[in-house]
Amino acid sequence: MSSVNINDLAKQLHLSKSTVSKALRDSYEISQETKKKVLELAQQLHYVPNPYASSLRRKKSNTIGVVIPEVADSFFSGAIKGIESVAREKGYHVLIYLTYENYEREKAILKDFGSGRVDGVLMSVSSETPDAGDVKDTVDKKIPVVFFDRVVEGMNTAKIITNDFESSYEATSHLISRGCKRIAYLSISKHLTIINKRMEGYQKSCLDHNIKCFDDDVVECSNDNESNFALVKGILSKKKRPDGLIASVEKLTTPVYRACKELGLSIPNDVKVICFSNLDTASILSPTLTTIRQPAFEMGKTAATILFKAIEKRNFQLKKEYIIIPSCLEERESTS
Amino acid sequence: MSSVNINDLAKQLHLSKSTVSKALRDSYEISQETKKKVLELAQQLHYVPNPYASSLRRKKSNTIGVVIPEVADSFFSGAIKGIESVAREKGYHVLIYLTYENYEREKAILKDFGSGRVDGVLMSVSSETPDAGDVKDTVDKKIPVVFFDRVVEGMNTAKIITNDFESSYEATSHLISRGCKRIAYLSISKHLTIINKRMEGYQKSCLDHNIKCFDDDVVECSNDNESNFALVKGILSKKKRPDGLIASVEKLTTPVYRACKELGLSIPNDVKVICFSNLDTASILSPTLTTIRQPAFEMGKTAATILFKAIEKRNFQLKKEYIIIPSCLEERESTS
DNA sequence: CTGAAAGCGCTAACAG
DNA sequence: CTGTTAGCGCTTTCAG
Repeated sequence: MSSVNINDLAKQLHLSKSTVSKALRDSYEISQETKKKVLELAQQLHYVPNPYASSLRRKKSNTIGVVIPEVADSFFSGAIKGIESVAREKGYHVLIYLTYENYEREKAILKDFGSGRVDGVLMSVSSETPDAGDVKDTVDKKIPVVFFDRVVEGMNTAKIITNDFESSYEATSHLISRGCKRIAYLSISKHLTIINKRMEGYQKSCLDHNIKCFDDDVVECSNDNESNFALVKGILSKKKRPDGLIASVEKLTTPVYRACKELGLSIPNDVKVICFSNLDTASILSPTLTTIRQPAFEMGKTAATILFKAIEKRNFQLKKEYIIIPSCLEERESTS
Repeated sequence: MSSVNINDLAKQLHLSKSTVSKALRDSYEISQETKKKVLELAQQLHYVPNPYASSLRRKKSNTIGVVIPEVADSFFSGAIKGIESVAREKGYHVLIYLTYENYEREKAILKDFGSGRVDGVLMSVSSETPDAGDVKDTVDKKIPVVFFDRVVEGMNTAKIITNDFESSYEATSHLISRGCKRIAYLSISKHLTIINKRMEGYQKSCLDHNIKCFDDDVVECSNDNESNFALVKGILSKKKRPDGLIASVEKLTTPVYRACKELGLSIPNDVKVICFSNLDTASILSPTLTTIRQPAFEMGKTAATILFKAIEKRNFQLKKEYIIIPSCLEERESTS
């Protein structure tokens, strides 16, 4: 812990704690002279105020919590960058929590936030999180929570999302326009509204274009690469195998490509593939991958900006609102 | 902030604060009965102790700081996972700070850590960080710092690294064994010891195999994708262009592939490429990419484990030591 | 413009 | 086994 504190400064300067405190915070009550002396000594002694003492007194932590399922995903890492950029600007600190899609962990983290550890929360829920329940309880409490990307429906707060339905509709239509007759949708959870929205977009587009969706064309993948690989292989080995594939999350890309390779299926000749992904390497895959790219950085940044609005205004109530930042379809060889 | 505090509990139970406090921490001094009552009420009222009050009193934050240049890099995201896994186990919280290779930011963050905000620091330095100076000052202070991957030489603390020299030597030898006669090394900073170690491994291997390294075969890339792209194109457009390329960091992969594509150069026929990278998609690139894969998760985990050892032992002294976790060469088409 | 005093919520020493 | 007391380092009235 810091060795030099405000008392040390006060003593050395023959001033009172409170004067020093005010000087450090550049209060109008303090003379220029005094301020200067205080600042100089503080610098000289490498004084840094104890944030926890200050938090305790002011009931403000200057810290936000970020709760996400995963970091090794270019959407989330992009969002973190967006969040961090505004947190830094505001002088806030960022606590990060990974849930690994585990609802119990998520609950534990949220419970801890009841302690005043953070002034606000940015959250993208796990795939196991039900729409109601504990999360709702926490959010309805005194601490502002803003959701981004993976939101929970029916919560009275702001949610930053992308146009999941529309972009998925567009992706599906794109596949169809390229000649696909049977398209499979690789889901990852029934709970996640974004994944369901994407699924609905897919289904609607199929319907609109008179393409049949069979029940087993929607496949729920897991969190494990190997079993997803096996799963995808299964789908592509069926008699009436799909000629189009929509992967609802980035991490499904590798299993899909590997499965095709192993089965000797050519992308895009045998199967066309499109993926919800922000991978920088999409453009150098073999073949290059058509993606729906989400505005990760912007979503993180927007979510943080709104959160800080709520934090800074006293008595600010986060309205139930949706902010939609559109994704964009980037066409490449995998659907050509 | 939390509304119910330890006083509320004490009053409702007709006990003293200290009894309640001890009961909550499961002290041997307290009777089972009392503990049970306390725990029950705490649960019922959703009591969560204020961490900052506790920190203030105990001079312990139960928080560590992680300072890294970047999240959107599979090495760092992997390392974060390793770090987070042990922090969670220890009941610690993780503050994350991104420096974006900016030394000034790094200094500011380190200075803030003088406040007692964190009990320890895990750090991978920016590419601008000089070997001596402010970082050294902070580290020599009272708070334990463990470096991982991007370390600073000559600091009296633990450093978790991978075998940069050897793996780079191996990579270079691999290229040579595949017939490369002229190999370029794409660097990213003269300051970073890991990058220099890798360079030395490259140079030594060239020397040992009687391959000439010209001065302009070592190319310092920047932090910007587009200018790196231009730079790589430049190298590959030279009269005597290299037939082998070693990219010292992951983010150089895309520029390299794009440059080859644009110049109509075939990987691996015209140029063989090997990259220090943890990209999951290496195996599905076009062509698949030979990589040197660093043990990101393990390095993060090890660094955190050592840090906690220092934090938990009173009178810790982190010895100056290097822990080396080897990388591994994963051979794929780009060098075939 | 400066200072004295109270207290944020918790823990730890010390009594009982 | 339980309670009293005294702070941790800071900010904030309120008085001068």
